[in-house]
Amino acid sequence: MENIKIQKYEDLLLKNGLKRTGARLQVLDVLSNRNSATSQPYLENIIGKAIDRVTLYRILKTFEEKGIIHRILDNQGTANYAICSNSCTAHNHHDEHVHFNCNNCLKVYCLAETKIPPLKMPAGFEVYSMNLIVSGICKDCKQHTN
Amino acid sequence: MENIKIQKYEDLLLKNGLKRTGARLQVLDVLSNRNSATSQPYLENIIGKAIDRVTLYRILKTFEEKGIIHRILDNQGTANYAICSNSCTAHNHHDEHVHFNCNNCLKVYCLAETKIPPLKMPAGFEVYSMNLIVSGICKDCKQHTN
DNA sequence: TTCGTAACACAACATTGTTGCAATTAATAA
DNA sequence: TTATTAATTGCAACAATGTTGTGTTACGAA
Repeated sequence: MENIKIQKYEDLLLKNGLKRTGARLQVLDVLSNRNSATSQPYLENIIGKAIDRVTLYRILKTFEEKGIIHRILDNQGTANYAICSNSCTAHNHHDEHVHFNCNNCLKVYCLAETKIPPLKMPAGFEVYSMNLIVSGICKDCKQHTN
Repeated sequence: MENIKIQKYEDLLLKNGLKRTGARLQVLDVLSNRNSATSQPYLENIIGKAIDRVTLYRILKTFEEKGIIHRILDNQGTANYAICSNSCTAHNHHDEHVHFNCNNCLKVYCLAETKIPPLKMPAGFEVYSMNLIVSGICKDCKQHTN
């Protein structure tokens, strides 16, 4: 891990009142260096040898509560995690962008620029948040299968 | 179960090349008589005494593959099942309506009339299907808490 | 009635989530 | 720097759900 990155992670932890620990830095580093959301199995596979499974579970839970990351359930119900944009806070997640779940590689992409269009709901339902997952074939897989 | 309903269920099974069995009729009956999608735990709780858990699992799996029901994962990742509209078939699910997950009673509603609005996707992503889950407070819960 | 296949029950195991508790570690005050 | 305290971690244990294999049962066709 480069020092400049570590500094960034430390700031993030500090800002949220969390102690700087090796485990947390590792998780942040893995999540930061990927171009798609990271699945729980993948995380456990990579980090699980160094960090206990329960610790990983609690780190992810804490991060999500603090608004550091957000969780996306893919079409199989597998948890995927991605770093939140800067504007996210514990009480005001700005993660209502669209997610894309590739049927081939199973990756989950955050389409940060693609917002969920406004929706006309039936009367009586009070909307708090929305969660749109688009399924199909991602950029990478389309190219590789051509 | 009323005879007229049983007849309907039998037709549905027959149409999909499935044998008429007590277990399947029971599942169809439970799913048909509810105004929201039915969660796996609920199903298991109600039917699980009469039908083995694995049998229930396989029935649901078969039904989903045949397009008789569709599965909705709620915000906790719990599987919920609902009867498909008539226009569904195994290879052409017409279930791209919106689902509503109540934060209070945790029920999942199929908002059959609320369609997902068209979306502008980034280049390179090929869309097969979309899945929109809206969270909030449902009709019933709003009334009961007032 | 017999035969073949589909459906079922039961056993067993995998994965993920979850809690409690004791041991350890990081932040900070002295 | 050291001591203190609260947060963090590891381990054990368990729950829920998904999943597969296998032997048995039941149903429909010949």
